[in-house]
Amino acid sequence: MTVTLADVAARARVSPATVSRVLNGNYPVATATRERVLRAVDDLDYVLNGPASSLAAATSDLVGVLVHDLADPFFGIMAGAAQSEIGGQEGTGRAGGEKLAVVCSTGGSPERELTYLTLLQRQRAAAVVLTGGAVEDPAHTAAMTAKLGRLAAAGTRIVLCGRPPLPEPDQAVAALAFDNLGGGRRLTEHLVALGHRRIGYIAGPVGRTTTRHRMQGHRAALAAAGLGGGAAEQDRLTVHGPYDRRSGYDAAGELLRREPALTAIVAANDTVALGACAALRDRGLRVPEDVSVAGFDDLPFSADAVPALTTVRLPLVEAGARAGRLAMGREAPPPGGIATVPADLVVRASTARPPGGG
Amino acid sequence: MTVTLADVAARARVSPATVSRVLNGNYPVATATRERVLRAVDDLDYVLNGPASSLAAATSDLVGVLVHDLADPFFGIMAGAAQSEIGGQEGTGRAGGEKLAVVCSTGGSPERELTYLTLLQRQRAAAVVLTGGAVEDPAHTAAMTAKLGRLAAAGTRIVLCGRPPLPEPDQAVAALAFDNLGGGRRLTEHLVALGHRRIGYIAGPVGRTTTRHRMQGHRAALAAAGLGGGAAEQDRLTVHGPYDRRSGYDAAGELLRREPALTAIVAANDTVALGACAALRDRGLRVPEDVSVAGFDDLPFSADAVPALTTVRLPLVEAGARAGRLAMGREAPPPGGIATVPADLVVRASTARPPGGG
DNA sequence: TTGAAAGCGCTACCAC
DNA sequence: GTGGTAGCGCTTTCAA
Repeated sequence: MTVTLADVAARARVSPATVSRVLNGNYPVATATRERVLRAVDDLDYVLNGPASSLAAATSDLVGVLVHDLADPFFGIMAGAAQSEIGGQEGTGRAGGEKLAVVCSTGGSPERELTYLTLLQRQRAAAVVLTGGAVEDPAHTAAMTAKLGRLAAAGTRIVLCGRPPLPEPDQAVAALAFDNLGGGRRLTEHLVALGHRRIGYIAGPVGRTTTRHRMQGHRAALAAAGLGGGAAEQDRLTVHGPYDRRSGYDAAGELLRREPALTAIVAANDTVALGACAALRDRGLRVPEDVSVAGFDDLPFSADAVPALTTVRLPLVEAGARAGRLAMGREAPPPGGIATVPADLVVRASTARPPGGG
Repeated sequence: MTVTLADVAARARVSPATVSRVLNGNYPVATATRERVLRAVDDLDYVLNGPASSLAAATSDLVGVLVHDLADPFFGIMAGAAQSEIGGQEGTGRAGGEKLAVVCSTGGSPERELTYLTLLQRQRAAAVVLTGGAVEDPAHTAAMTAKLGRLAAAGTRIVLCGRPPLPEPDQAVAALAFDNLGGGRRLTEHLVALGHRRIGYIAGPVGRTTTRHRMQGHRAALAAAGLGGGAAEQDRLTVHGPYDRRSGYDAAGELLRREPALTAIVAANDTVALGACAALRDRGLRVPEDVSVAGFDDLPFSADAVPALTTVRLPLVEAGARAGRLAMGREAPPPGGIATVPADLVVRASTARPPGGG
């Protein structure tokens, strides 16, 4: 039925071993022989059997890319960049060393994260890229560390992208950590410098590194300006929620209820910021004249949606691409296996001063 | 080194065959035996070898999902919905029948589309979902038809999502086609009904079904209103470009240059519409008071970015999920293998009348 | 209900 | 440079 490597060998009048060598291009093969084999491949329309190949070679050409949410452009952009490094190799075009990137959406669920890792382990994946913040639960962290250790031991390359290094840094794991803390700090410093004193904070979901680091940066900036105000006050001006528009909308309403004299809102990311802006508009408040809004991530549509939005730019494409290259072993790991990706402030309007003057 | 099924069998004091049966749950196994096997699996931390399994069974648990651009939320949303149907099965948790969705970003390149299909064919994928418009090149269409035919013959399920059926409809291929023509027609009918007479059109990339169908709808509406104006005039008010923001920005500028008295612009999709709006703003024109803008796809951020945007809603989540179920064989194919997904008009502001009154 | 054993198609080692 | 061939780890008849 299906054409096998043996069929190709027969037609080319060579041994299966030679066909394999031609296809993999690992060993020297006489030019004439190679051409005969390639012609036979074309004639028979032969397609390599991946599973058989992976079984024999004890490794597959699959590379897993885990994201929290495919529908979120934050992840789409990173995953797309990683994938084009992984799969964009234009090999021989036939059966060359193309890798297949497997993008898996965990929905932010720890269980599914582990499930996908098991699935990838089962497939003997060549590498795994984990994007986005990590869940900060001791049990889950332990499970992840163990699982990643086993993957690494089996020869799978591990790359963390936009996620801090493992608690026990592993030589086999490369980490590209985003400077979420620094970005959060600079964002709030900027608002404080403009004269804002009552700033609400819409945080991401609890128990995530990203959420915690951005919030730490925010609070550090407040503290440095003498605006800390104690734990109770900080919590009063903080609302947690998922990284979506609706969460931002609801949270902004809640913040205004708790503190009607708010002059600025910092959101966990741009999508949340958009929702917050909508909530403000619906209450007849203008952005940024009445209330300034700041976001995070600088997604492509942010500037259109909120021209005055102040935000933080994370180099998603660059980071994703670098993660892809690390996964392919095509770039040297950073010193110590850890690199920090900068998070730069993007100021879109100088008008974002508090209503009373600043 | 690595734990194999034989190791599990030895520890559970059964044959490898029995372990296999327990893991796959296809054959009856005595409860006591099953439990012994499962305990051994846990004790040894056994993970099934996917390639070996796929080789022996002649099918893998991979499902390919092809998209044009992962960074585009249009595809992210569809792919995410498909993936959660495909991989969200919560099997035994151990080695159950979980499928692994492989999201592949082709960048809109016909070659990469074929390359990915070959890669998936090589992996003996259980199913393939093709999303987004098809490239309308006879050679490519023929190549695709042949390739899909071979995949189908090898037992791979094929699902088209947001793409018209193949020229020679194949029983083995299920198609969920978007009503791009109808959506485009209704959009322009709406503008015409408001009194617009000089309407610019920013089309998608040439040679794509989506581009052509949306444009056909637009032109049909113009013709029905007696505003057709001849081929030359239609071409004068049409500019093609990729589905991104920059393209919309540039195209809007070009359209205004060609026809300064434009009162409305219809864009190929919302992202393009956003760019067009930015271009209008930069020229001191207000949307929609001076120029109305219409988009397509109704992405989540569209309303925030352009509150007055008139657009067309495609049920991306529903379509993606349905495609996922079709790929899993968990939903009966539509009659004739073809279903049309509706495209509904979304009107966000009734103020979008032409400046002169209408 | 369980075991024995024959492959699945390919790779890589060892000869020549 | 090329051929022979022994597995890789699993599934699946066929018997028991």
